[in-house]
Amino acid sequence: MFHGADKAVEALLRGQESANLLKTVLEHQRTSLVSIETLFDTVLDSFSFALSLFTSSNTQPHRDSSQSKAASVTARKSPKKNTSGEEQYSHDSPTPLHNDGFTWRKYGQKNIKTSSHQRCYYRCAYAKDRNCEAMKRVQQIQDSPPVYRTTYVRKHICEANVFLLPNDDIIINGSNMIRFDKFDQAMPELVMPQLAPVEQQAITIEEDTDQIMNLEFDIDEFVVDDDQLWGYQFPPFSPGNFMFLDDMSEFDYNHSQL
DNA sequence: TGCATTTGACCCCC
DNA sequence: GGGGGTCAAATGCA
Repeated sequence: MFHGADKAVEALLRGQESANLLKTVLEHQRTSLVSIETLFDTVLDSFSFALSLFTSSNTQPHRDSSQSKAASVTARKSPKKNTSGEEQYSHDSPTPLHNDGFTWRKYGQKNIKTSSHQRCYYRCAYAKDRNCEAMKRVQQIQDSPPVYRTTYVRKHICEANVFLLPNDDIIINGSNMIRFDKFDQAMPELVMPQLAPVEQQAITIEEDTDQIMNLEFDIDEFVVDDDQLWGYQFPPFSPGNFMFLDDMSEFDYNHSQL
């Protein structure tokens, strides 16, 4: 098992969860505030992310290939404001990652010399309100099949401002960030109606896959906004604090030498 | 009318 | 000077 396999499994489990929900919605011909398209995207994103874990150097989460080659390249990728090697995390998927659990505001779009596709620039919608510096760039990097590269820059602190819980080891502007696994515990069941800790899910699925596949629940329990749901249930690369850059760097650098 | 997006101009680094 | 990133006024939309 390569390092990061547990992350891939978690992503796949979440994809399976979304697929099950999608199945229920379709079977019962019922409407939900969680749109079918959203569920579809989540399934695709889950699989894409899991695949990226398996395919990118076997041991590393997907990073910009040029970034992993040399430190000097990393510095060049952050030409402004931060020349101290600000880290980024890229994720390729067949569809743009719209439902990554955060609310973004587009602030720019540019033609890129080396690409026929435009690059879109987004920053956290709460950039001003909550002083959140998180940004992302989205660019189509391949035509057929279409591949979209989403590059996340800096960390979200907006969610931490909202959901900061007593005894949580969240350090704003520090290495630690929101831990979505703690969100699972903190969120009311209305928001997390059927989401068990990933470890439990894995055990349950191993023991009784049929039971999981035949799970039935009332779709009305999902009376939450898309943003709410996806923010809690499927943040980008949400297992634990996986998406956050300090942890990613640890993940990347420590194990690329193994 | 307020908010989000678009887009041209400007800034900064290489 | 070129290219990528950001700013901010203009525009669109609900």
